[in-house]
Amino acid sequence: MNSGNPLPKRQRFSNGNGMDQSEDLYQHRCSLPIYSARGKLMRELRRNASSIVIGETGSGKTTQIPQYLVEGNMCKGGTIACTQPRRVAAISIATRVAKEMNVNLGEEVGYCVRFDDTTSAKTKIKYMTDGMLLREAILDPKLSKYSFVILDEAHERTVHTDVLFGVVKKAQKQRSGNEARALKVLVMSATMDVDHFSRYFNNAPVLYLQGRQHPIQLLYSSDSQSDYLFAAMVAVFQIHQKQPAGEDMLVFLTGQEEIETLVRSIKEVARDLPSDCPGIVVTPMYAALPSHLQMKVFQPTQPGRRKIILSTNIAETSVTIPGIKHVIDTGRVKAKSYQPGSGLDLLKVQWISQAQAWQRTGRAGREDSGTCWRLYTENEFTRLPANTIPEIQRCNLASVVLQLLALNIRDVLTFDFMDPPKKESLSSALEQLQLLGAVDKENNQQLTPIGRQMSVFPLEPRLARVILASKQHGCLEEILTIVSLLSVESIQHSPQNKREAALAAWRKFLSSEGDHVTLLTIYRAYKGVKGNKDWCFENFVHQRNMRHAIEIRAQLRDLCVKAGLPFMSCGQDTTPVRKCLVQGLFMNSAELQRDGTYITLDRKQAVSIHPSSCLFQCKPAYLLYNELVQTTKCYMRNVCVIDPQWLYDVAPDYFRQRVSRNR
DNA sequence: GAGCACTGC
Repeated sequence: MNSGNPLPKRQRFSNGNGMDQSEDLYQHRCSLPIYSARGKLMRELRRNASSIVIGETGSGKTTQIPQYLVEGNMCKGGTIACTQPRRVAAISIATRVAKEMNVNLGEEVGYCVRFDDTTSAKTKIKYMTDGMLLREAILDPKLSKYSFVILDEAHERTVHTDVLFGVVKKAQKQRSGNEARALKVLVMSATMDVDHFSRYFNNAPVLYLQGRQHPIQLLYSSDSQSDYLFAAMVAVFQIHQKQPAGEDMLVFLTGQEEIETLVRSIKEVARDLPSDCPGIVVTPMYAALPSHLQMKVFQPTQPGRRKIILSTNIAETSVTIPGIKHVIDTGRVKAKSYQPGSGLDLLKVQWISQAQAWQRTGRAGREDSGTCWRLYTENEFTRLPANTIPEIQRCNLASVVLQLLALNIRDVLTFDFMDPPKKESLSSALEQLQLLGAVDKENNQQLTPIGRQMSVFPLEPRLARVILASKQHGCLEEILTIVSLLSVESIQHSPQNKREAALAAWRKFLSSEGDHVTLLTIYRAYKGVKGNKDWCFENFVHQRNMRHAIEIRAQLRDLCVKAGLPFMSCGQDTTPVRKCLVQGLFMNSAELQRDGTYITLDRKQAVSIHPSSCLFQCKPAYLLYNELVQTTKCYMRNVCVIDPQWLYDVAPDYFRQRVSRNR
């Protein structure tokens, strides 16, 4: 089968303990499914400017292809970039490949993710997040240091990967005149919808790689289920009573609350099971779960017991749990949808796509054969959409458009997207950028000096604008803190059963000026005790998220130094801080009505203060909010008290007709 | 008057 030359062996054999790891690693590399296709693969990659590789899980494509390219001397002095949607993937794959190549991480092989860059001048293979390569492209749109760009996990269609498709295609075209400087592109995906990828990349050839997946028995529900939670519960116990102990189960559900409820119910029912039934260990799994509790899903179960994992879609791609024998798929997912018309974010439970269903099914056959129980009928399955709608078609595009303009891609409305978002989405993004002063009023395709400065920050444009505003208000220190805290998940931790205690503990931090100032107060208190762990526990402050925010703050601080922004503090007077917020968020303002309700100033939408806000029971006349979320009502999240005059000051034209005069 | 899928720069 393999018509290529054998893999070159590495020469260093001893690791100092007298153990020889490299021979084992060499054997492992030769045993991967991709090894037999190596010769053909290399010929195709040599011949074509762009190629598509479809590889099933376990084919070894991500670890091996970059090594083959180096061994085949195909990078011509340039670097190979291999992008991943997730940080952990980039880090762990780079670590693995460095071992296989018997080099130190950061030498020939390295990774580059936010806050952590291990690459050096020697690096030939660089694993990185897709967002990181996109950032690099803003500084160098031709991606000149790379001879090869591999876009891995392309089927996930993250916003970053989707923008990179177009960026890489353009760079390739610009560099095509010069053979020595040519850019090769490889798109790697697990999807079967390959024609779409191929057509986009000028009919690039498609190469198929076999994987190592075990057979999975597929079972559908015979009747449509009206209550998928109840159906999941029934399925769990049916399987539990019929299948041998030790065969672990993975149940896909939609959210934290649902998972915690079912964990309790399963435990209750399990108490009344006959004594000859195997014991049950129920484990929840979702992103917001503290990491030490997440680790529980990886602990092996005692003999004679069965582990049942109840998970969100985090177990679809981000977390791989070993030893799963049975997958129970409710066919539902909680997903955010964005309506460009109303600017509203909607988080709702919806049906999954067929591609997602297959991804879930695959989780049952990683190590051995398995079973997938679909809690919906075969007919229902065939009616599901084949693929998940790419994220770029269902998110706010303000950041994307700002990035494209920073890449000197002028006409964003005709940018070569693989699946273009709605014109309406793109133009409402441009409109927002215009309101922020990031693009020229007459010529929307021209970035202003402010817009150029904004594009440097890894933030949504509104928050980048808030940072720049601090220059004239002299409060960069406070603004950096607030923006960083707004960029992470809540630093306030409220466990279900201790909500009262948490509220009592936070009382001392509360500000009558709103959530932003409250966040600032908590941060200052945290710094005051130097991040003391016990203090965090007593005050219900989420330490992991706080540390993350501090990391972000440091990065933003560096960028501010480079941008020449003056570092100043406004001390105890928070007026300058709130004026900065108005500069970036003035289009998110609401006015109190005579009847005690709020309406937004831009679309006259009825809104309420979110229950998590420190102003929940207050009625300030004018408010600024960070975002609107639609649940049982339309809620403003993270609100700040403002003076309406400030709105006029920053955007007189915008507000002239908007604030009602009959208050 | 009550709530939070998942990534990433």
